[in-house]
Amino acid sequence: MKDNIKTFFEDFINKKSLFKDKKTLQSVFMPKEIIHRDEQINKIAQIIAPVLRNEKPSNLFIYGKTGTGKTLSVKYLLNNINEIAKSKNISLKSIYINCKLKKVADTEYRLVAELVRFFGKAVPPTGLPTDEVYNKFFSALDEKKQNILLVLDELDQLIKKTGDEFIYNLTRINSDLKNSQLTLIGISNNLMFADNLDPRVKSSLSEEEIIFPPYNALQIQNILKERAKLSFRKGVLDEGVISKCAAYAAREHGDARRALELLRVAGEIAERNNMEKITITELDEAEKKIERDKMIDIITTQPNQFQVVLYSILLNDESSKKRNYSISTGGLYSVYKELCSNINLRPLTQRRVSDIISELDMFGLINASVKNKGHYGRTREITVSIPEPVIPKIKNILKEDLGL
DNA sequence: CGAGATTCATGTGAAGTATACCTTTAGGCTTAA
DNA sequence: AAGCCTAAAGGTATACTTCACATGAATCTCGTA
Repeated sequence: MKDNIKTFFEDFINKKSLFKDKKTLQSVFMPKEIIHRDEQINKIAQIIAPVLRNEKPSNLFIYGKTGTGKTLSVKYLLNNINEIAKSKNISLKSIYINCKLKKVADTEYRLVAELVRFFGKAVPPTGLPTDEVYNKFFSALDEKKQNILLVLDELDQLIKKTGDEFIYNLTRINSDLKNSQLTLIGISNNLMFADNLDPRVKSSLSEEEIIFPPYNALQIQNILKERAKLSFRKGVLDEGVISKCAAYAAREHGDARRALELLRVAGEIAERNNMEKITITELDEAEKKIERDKMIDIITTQPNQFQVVLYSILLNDESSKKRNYSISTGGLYSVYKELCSNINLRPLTQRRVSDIISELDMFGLINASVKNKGHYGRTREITVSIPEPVIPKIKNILKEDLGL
């Protein structure tokens, strides 16, 4: 046994990897050039360029579905403009914050707290008045003369949760600042999202708007080819892998991030199986694995109560499929309560469970839509959107996590 | 037979509560002059 | 007298509960043909 392991490690070192540089396929990787996004990048560059002359640029709002290069393009521009500013000694600070990160920036307080931390000052996780945190941010900003570019990624998520007032607060800050100027760049996945905004907020936030259209299959192919050149050794990609990969992604509204991930995971699978080449088979396998890993990741990071609710749904789902009726909130709640008493957990109220169901819906784990069923009242009809083959595994994970 | 009233089971908004955490303040103790 | 520590007081954000009202199609009611 011992020797086995030893030889395994030795082989591992000697084995030639399929990858030349795996980093280049990861989503944080910043390529030297971004292809098929010249138009958008130029537009954004024109809009934010005035900071270099110490003028206040217009606030900017960027729309586009996931994997259309929004985040990448903005980060790319920030990097470049920072470099220029540094070399010409212009005081410019750019902040990038993803509003979706739980426990980091998913409420107004936490967002502003995070901003203050960016300036190197500590803020407690709770306890301070929100106004106070604004003041801290304000004084940190105005400490010296500087221009700030504030990028809020996935802004729609935060606004959906906490309302749009904080945007107004942030845009208004400018009129009180003496030394500095704050420019907001909002990024949203949801095209319709600005329609529900307070008109004041809308007009101040989207002084300029830019839309990132989805990539088509051909463009994704080009992107994949570029990256594949960097990441894989020559000749390890089987004929047709890239075009199949692009086709997959194009089917999903041209999500390039997903395509790259698919390619990377396919490579990892091939490597683990000691293969010389990556073929379409690995690609198919990769698609399943990604889906599964993503779900498992979401589920394991959820709080306990969420897991119990989800487990109840899965239990209900089983019997509902047999008998062909859909899951209702009431039925779900009784199962949930029983489950809670089994594992010695204080059950939450139905009101709260209802909210949790909505949140699980937002994660895409389940599908819950409100249905009025006449005399049979009103309820959510819940269906599970976890792919069939993954469900047993997820059940086991939940069982273990909950100590069942 | 059909228009309007009723009903059901839960959605949903608003306000209240518990908890965990923060700052400020006041009192008590120590220290140094 | 000044400095330091501690505990109590007073305040906040967040997750959750409580209360109360909103929903809207199936079903019922009752007047009419």
